Amino acid sequence: MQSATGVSQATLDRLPAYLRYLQAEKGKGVKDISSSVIAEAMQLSAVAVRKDLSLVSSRPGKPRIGFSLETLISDIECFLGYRKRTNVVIMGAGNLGRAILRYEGFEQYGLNVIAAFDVSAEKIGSVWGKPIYPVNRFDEIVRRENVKIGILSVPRSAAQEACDRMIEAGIRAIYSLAPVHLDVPEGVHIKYEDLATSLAALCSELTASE
Amino acid sequence: MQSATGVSQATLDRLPAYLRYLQAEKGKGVKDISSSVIAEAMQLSAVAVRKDLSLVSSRPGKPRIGFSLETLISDIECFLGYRKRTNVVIMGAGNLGRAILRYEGFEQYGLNVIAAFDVSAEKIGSVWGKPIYPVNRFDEIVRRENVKIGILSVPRSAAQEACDRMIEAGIRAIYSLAPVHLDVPEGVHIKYEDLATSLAALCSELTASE
DNA sequence: TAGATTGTTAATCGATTAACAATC
DNA sequence: TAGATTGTTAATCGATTAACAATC
Repeated sequence: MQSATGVSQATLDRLPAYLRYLQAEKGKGVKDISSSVIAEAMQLSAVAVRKDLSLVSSRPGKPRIGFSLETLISDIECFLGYRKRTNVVIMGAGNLGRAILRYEGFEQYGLNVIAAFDVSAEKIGSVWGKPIYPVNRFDEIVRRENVKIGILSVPRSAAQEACDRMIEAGIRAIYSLAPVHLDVPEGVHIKYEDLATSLAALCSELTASE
Repeated sequence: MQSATGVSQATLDRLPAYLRYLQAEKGKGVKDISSSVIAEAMQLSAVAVRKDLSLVSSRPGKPRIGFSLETLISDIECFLGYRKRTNVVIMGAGNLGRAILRYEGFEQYGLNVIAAFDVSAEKIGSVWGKPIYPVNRFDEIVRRENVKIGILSVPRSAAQEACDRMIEAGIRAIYSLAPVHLDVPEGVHIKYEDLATSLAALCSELTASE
């Protein structure tokens, strides 16, 4: 699925990496940066960097100077939608779910985690000011707040059922941390985030390089 | 970086997704499966599926029958290195670090999390039988166990220092859950896993599709 | 001016798709 | 046999890279 803007998926995948790097440079007090410096640091070609940036930058880079770091950061953030607030909920308040509920870095990306839900009565309460509700209130709250995006972090055995329940309540995109395939109706977006798989991929990359 | 096997990165990225899907089908009692069924379920083309599978499958698919699910699962697992045991350590035993330490799904991918490390004295101890050591024992234990891969889950402000320390101790690949750019020497593999960024990407995908 | 850097146009490269013969 | 499915070869498509004119 490609965004209507004509920006390729490959570029879309690189934009957060630019942002991460540019923010680090900003922290060092850098004001302007050239495509070749970015390319060197990120192991890309300078032309690729310019092409990517030209797609999202509100102002062209200046010959002999490069790009304004501040403008670039702002442009990428806008482009990626980080300036727009979006409410999300968490299904499952186990270890991982609660760790996410506690995590404060979401705001920087425009994400507002409003609550978590769990079947277990002993999990009900709150974590750092964020409420954990019983799962039977999921539908009510999600509909009331008009939430369209949910994080799924329940045990693998409960994943499909929880997923169905989320979709039932109007969730249109699921970010699943459960390492199992989920059947979802057409039109519902699903993204699997499997830490173990990603880590294993890094392992075999390391093995292959030696 | 492409593996020496001549399998493209695109294919490498799809293999874990095949595995996830095939395991779900296996759970339903399916014995054989055709490329077109896989393609349909995973929103790919049947030819692409056959091309991917032909690269890793030890036995060709049979006309009119398809592929043996069991053989396929086994072949993909072998190819991705899940049958090979690899030791990993965790730097940082905060909420996320401890959640990972507790997580039991790593073994399925050949990953053996041997310990976590933390600067905070109150974190020292163990979680579900896995030890949490003070960070000053990092070097000693990592060298003794010859660990080459580490998970970084410390606060953003401590990330670069912790990263340096890991590399110092002989770690060659870092899976970073800290959402900051890290400077690493050439030859050290780094993979950023930023849950907030991935979730934000899903949000904008959803927005773009509506 | 000379030189560093930009953005663009054309060439290359690699991945996906289409077409089709082979097989059970 | 007929039909479903495979694997392969050729064509298409898209992304990356190379070459270069424009600019401060």
